Amino acid sequence: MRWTQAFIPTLRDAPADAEAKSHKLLVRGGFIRQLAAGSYSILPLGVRVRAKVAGIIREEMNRIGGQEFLLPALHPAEIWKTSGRWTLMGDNLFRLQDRKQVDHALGMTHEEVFASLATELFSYRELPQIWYQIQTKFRDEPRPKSGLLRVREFTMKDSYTLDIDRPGLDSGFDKHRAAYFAIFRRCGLDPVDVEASSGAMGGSESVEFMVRSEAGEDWIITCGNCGYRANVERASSAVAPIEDGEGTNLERFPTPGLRTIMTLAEAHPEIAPPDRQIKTLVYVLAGEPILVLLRGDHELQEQKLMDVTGAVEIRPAQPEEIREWLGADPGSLGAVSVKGPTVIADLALEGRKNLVTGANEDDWHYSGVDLNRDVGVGVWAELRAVGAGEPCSVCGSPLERWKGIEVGHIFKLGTKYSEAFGATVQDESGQSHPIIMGSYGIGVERAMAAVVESSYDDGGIIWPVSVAPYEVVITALRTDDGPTMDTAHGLYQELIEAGIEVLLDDRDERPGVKFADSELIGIPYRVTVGPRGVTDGVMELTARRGMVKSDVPLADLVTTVRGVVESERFGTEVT
RNA sequence: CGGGACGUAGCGCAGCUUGGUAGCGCGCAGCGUUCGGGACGCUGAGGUCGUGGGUUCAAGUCCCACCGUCCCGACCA
Repeated sequence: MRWTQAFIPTLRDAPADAEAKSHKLLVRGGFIRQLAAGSYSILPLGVRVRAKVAGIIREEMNRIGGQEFLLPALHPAEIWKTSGRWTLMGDNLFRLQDRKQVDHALGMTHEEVFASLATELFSYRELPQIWYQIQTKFRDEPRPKSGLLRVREFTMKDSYTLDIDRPGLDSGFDKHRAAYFAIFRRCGLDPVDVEASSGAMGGSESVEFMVRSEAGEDWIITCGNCGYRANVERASSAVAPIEDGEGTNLERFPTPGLRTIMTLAEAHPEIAPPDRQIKTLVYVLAGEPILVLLRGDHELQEQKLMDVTGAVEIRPAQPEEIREWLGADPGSLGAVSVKGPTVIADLALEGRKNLVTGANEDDWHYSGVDLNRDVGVGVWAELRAVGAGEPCSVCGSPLERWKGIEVGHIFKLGTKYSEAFGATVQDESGQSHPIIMGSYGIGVERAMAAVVESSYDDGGIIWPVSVAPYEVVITALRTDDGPTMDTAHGLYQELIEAGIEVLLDDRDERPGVKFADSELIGIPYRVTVGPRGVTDGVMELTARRGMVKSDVPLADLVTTVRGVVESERFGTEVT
C-alpha cells in the first residue's frame, strides 16, 4: 500500500479520554475511532491487525479439530427463555422487538444457538465435536471503558466442545488450554492461566487467560513458589489460626459511639482486636436479606458470595432495610440468635469462640460469642478476599497480587444447555445421554489491545510481525529526488513479489514526520531510502523493537528483509 | 443505577466569574523556501458554541430540562 493512498489518520495530540495506554496509541495511530461509549469504528490499519489475530485463532482452532460456523447475532427470545438466561442475564442482554412486537436479543454468547444445532447429533459415534465461530457479540455493559478493553460490541472467537462423557470434556478442555497458549504466544502475549469463577455461564470449572498489565481490570493471585494461581474472585490462602482462649458466657456490653471494627478494637483492645471480632454484612439476594459473617480484619469477595449462593445479582442492603430487618444501624450488627435471614459465614470463623459482635441494638455489642453455640450459621464457605503477602494455601509461601487483562476464558459447562435444548446422543447400549458441553472464548479486539499494552515505547506501538498491519515500511526521504523514488518504488515491487506486506511512505513530508509516524503505528521493520543511501548503494534497515539499525547493501535487501520477516511471521514457536 | 466532571473548528483547548465583534495551537488548502529525526514565511478555508426551553434590548456566557461523553463504586471476551 502507498501511504498517500491509504487512510492512516495519525494524530499528534493524545485523545483526552480514557486511561489505557493501548487506547491512546490505537487512536493516535489511526487504528480505531470511537463512535459512542463502548462502540468503536475499526480503521484500515486496525482491520489488518484484527484479521491477523483472527487468522492465528482460526489456524490454532483448526489444528485441534475445530470446525468454523457463523451464527446470527440476532436471536429470537425463545432460545434465551429456553436456557433460562432471558431473565438471568438481566440488563446485560440487549433486547429489542421487531415490527410484530416479538422479542429478540442480540447475542452476548452462543451456547443457546450451538446447543440447538447440537440436537441434530444422535450418536456417540459423532462425538467429540469442536465447533467455533469468530463473530460479533453485544453486551450492554454497565460501564464501557479503557478503549477496546471493555466495549458493548466486539468480536469473539467462541467455541464449544460436545462430548459423550466427562473424560471427553476434560480432553476438549485441555486441547483448548493448549491452543489458547499457542494463540496468545503467537500474538506476542505472555498469558497466565488462572482458576476463575464461572459466573453466569454455569458449569463446574473455568480457567481464565490473563495478561499482566496495569490497564487490566482483574486482580490475580499467584504463588511464586508452587505455581498456584487464581483470580481473586476465586483465590484462597492459608489463614493463621487465632488463639481464642477459654470459652466464656455470652454477655452484652455497652459500646456508645463505637461503630467500626477499628474504633471498637481501640476501645477494648483486650477482648476485641479485629481478628477476634465478627464483621456482619447485610446483602440482598432476590429481595431477601442474607447475613454475611467475616473475621473483623477480612474483606468480602462478592463474587465468592455470588458463587456460593448461585445468585446473579446481589447488592449490599440499604441502611433503611437493615434497620427494618435487624433493628439496628450498621456498626452494631450481629447474627447472634437472628432467626429470619440466612447466615453465611466465612470458613476463617469456623470453630471460633470468645468473639465480639454487634447486638443488633445501637451502641451494644456481645462478647464471648461462640459461633457454634450462639449463631445459627446456615452455610460455611470461603468468602474472604485474599490479599497480597498472605501465605499460599498449598505451600505457605507469600502470595503475589497483580492486575491482568482477561483475554480468554474457558469453561466446563456440563449439560445445562444440552438438557435445556434436548441435545442428546445414544451410547453403545442405545441409552440417551445429554451432550456434555464446554465453552471457550477469546476477545479478539481485547487481545489486540493487550498486545499494545504489553508492547510499546515512547515512540508508539511495537507490533510483533505476526499481527502487524504491515510487515515493512519503506520510508522514502525525498519525493522530489528521482533516483530515491525509483529505488523506493523498485524495492516496493520486489518486496511485494517476495510476499512481504509493505507500506510505502511516499508522502511529501519531512523525514522526521515520516519516522515518527511509522514508529507510532508500529511497523516492525523500516527500510530508509534516501539520496545518500542510493548513492552508496546501502539502505538502512531498522527494527522497530529497540530501534536497532543496520546497513544492508541494496542488492541484499530483499533477501535480508524476507529472512527476518519470515522467521517472525508465525510468532513465538510453542513447544 | 449512585457520586463527580466535561460538551466551543478535524484534534487539543481558552473565552463563562463580571452577558455586547467567535479566539489560540496543531492539522487542512494554495504559493514559495526547506528536507537522514516532528521546518518556516505569506495567503486562505473551516464553528447550528451538544439539544430544547426560559430570563434579557442582547446569551457561548445566567436559569431549567434533556441528550451525550469521561472518571470513581456493583458485570465480562
